[in-house]
Amino acid sequence: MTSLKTATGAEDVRGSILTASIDLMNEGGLAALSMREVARRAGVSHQAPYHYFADREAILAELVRDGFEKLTGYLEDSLRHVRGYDESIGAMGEAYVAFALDHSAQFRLMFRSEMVDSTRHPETHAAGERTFDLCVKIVTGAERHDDCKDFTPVIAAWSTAHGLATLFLEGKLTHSVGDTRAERLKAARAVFQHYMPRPKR
Amino acid sequence: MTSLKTATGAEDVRGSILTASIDLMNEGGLAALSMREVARRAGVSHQAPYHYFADREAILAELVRDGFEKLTGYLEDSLRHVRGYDESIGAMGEAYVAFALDHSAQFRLMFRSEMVDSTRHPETHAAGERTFDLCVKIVTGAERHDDCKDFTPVIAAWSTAHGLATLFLEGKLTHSVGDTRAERLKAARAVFQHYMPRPKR
DNA sequence: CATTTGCCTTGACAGTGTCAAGTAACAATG
DNA sequence: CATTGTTACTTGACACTGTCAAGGCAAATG
Repeated sequence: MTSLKTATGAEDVRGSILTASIDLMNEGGLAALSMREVARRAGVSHQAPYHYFADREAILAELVRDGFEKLTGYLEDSLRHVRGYDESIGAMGEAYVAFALDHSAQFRLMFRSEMVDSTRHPETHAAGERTFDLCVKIVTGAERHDDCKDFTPVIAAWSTAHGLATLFLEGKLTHSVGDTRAERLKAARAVFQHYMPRPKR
Repeated sequence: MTSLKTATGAEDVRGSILTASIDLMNEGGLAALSMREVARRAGVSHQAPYHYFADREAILAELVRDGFEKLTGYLEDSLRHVRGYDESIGAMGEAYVAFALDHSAQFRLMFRSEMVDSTRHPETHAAGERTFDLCVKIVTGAERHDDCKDFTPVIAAWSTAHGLATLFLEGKLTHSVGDTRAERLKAARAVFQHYMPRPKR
């Protein structure tokens, strides 16, 4: 179920490296995520991670992949008790923001292409594609993004959700909203209710 | 006119430190922006910057301030040859994205609160406030953000523009848009034309 | 003339990511 | 059984980073 395999035996060290990475990220943000501190946490030497990962970026790519899978989970869950287009879009926007608030460091990492170039990490890239496909499906009804003709409504919805999430995390909306999770999700819902992207017919 | 004072004489070193910082940022992104490389570029010792700035963050804060002033300039210019609410919103969105594309590293820096905590740098914070006030004015007509009752339309417009800019920069819209400046600005305009935030009356 | 101040330099320290080499355990092969 | 190779690490070193500490040196000030 969990997306980061923490198998026993041979994969033990690899698993503890990844869990240590996530813990560090959650505790002290991206700045706290150093290879050597990860190794210390995992109880191995500072070079052990390089046996499983080519470099720092490879570890980060794994965290990004995990992040996209979590995000997809958030989006899918939000659609479970929802009917109709308007409710779906609203739920999706709220779920996107909720994920960003709940996993802020990981969310930031997912959208820092200078740190992780997804095209160089196929599985990470694929996880991102799956999330994107889900968004396309919710907004336009197309099953895959290849079947979608006009991306404008998808871009509009995604941009709004992403901008909202980012501005919350970076503390740029403190005038207008307040900083509790509940207030922020309420504001997100309000935005999506008023400015619902809708595919042109 | 330029917002980074590069005065002569005593302020010479301070000025060259800042211009070196901007150059490095534009050439190699935020990763290339190290204190020591900046000092090397400015032709001074690695500790000289500390005479003018408390720490690395203080230099970055200055770059953020400069960025917000540039952004305000972009927004103001875009309003110059525009009439009516719809055109203003569209122009603002396009200008916001244009700024992000033209000064990508600086734009990223402006929205990395972990790197620069604006509240600890009054002038930087004030510059950000001025940009925000301009957005509020365009969207709601209120002169300052204190006079604004419902921020929802402002948040919606800003989030959309910011999300769009961010997703472009991080290469997440390559399926849908293409990577030239012209294509991206066209897409931005399309989004804003279709999903125009409009204050509720 | 003596002292302070402004402006900058050199030196050092702990931390980083990563290349290079070494080591101990174990499997495969002659 | 002896040898070889592979796996899973460890230890050591290097260049680089931001920043603290101390010093130098010219101009201004008393």
